[in-house]
Amino acid sequence: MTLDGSAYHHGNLRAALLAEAVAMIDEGGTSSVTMRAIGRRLGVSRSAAYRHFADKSALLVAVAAAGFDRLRERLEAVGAGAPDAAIERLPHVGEVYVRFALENPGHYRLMYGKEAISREDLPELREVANALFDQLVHIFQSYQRSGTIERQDPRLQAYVAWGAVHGLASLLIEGQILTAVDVDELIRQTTSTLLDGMRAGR
Amino acid sequence: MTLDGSAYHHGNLRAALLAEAVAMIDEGGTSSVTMRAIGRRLGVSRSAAYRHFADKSALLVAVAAAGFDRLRERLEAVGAGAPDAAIERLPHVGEVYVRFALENPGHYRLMYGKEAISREDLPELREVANALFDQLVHIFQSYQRSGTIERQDPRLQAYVAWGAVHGLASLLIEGQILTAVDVDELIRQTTSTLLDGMRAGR
DNA sequence: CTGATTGTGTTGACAATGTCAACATTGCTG
DNA sequence: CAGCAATGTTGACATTGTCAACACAATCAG
Repeated sequence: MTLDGSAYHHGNLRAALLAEAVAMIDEGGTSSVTMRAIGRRLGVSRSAAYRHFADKSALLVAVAAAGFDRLRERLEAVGAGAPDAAIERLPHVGEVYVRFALENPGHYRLMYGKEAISREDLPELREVANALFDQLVHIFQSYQRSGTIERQDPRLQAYVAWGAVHGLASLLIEGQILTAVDVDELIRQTTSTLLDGMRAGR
Repeated sequence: MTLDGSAYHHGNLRAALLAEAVAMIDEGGTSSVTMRAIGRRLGVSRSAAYRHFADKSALLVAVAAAGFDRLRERLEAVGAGAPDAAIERLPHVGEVYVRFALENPGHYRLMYGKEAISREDLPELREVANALFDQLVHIFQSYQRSGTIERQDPRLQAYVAWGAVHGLASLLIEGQILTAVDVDELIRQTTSTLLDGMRAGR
């Protein structure tokens, strides 16, 4: 019974908890994730999770961190073959970013929402988020090297772009953008405004 | 005893609940707002609030709506005397917007976080949020009329700007922006990038 | 192989919370 | 003043996060 699928003793419970939490978030939002419900769904008792996470908040932090990691992987895949300084790089990244948020609204909300978490484990979260940020910085550094955009602290540019894309994703998720507007056009408009606004030569 | 300060019978409880909820959010975040705690603080029983709000969610919706209203008032005050098309209009609005978020992080989070709310009363919320959005649209219409920026659907431009400013505020509040960066410079960078990106004549 | 130790899951219990129903009280209105 | 509607209170209940005590599995010392 050691490696049996239903017996979590030793091994796979931690991973199963994370996966199940993500599934529940997609289905009913973070508020539907309950220590007892997640145990029920995994055929495990209510407090089994406490052997793997200090408390509910710690579990959610881990889920949020996994989300940042998944998002980073997708963004990395965007520029796989293309050169770093390709002008379409930013628009593509922006689109993948917003798409991720729209496809996983609950997960995305959790990633950025301190309310459900509020912990000191935030360092862990910040680390994965920073990895994502570094990707953006690299893009702007490449743009600068190729002379596409103004030379300036690339971190500033990256923050501005991150904010713009994250804000757009957030507004879309929360249903603030309703007036018949094409999402793809909105994304394109955002990234092209950013690029034009940073263009070299004023 | 009709207008007595401690006796809420008839009159001021609803307003007092809203004010106290805002205070509690500022002190300990939305999660610290509890039906029982708010009653305790107002010297009223735990379920007194149910005579004024259908449930806790409805109370939070009202608080969030009040937040949008307060923010809108502040933004209106920005351009009080100045002409609509003044170039400094957008930077000023951006600064006031982000400052509001930084000064009332809990309240701001609630305004945009569906997780703590999740209701069908969202129409009420969307209405006040739309009022705020309309202000932005007006600014861009003025810019277009004065020839400062490219002629285009001003709602698109407003959405892009709203997203950028909201995203920046959100990142700041959630502690995602840490590398020694001056907040004021970040705001200026954001608004000037937006304006330059929309400038007429490419 | 046996026994101990550590890791993992379970059960019982408790306090806090949102909410409802039944009740009490206030204030207005005819 | 009588009655009625609005407002506030108390009792009760189910749900939740969490902890302590317990049970069992796996691994390791001898």
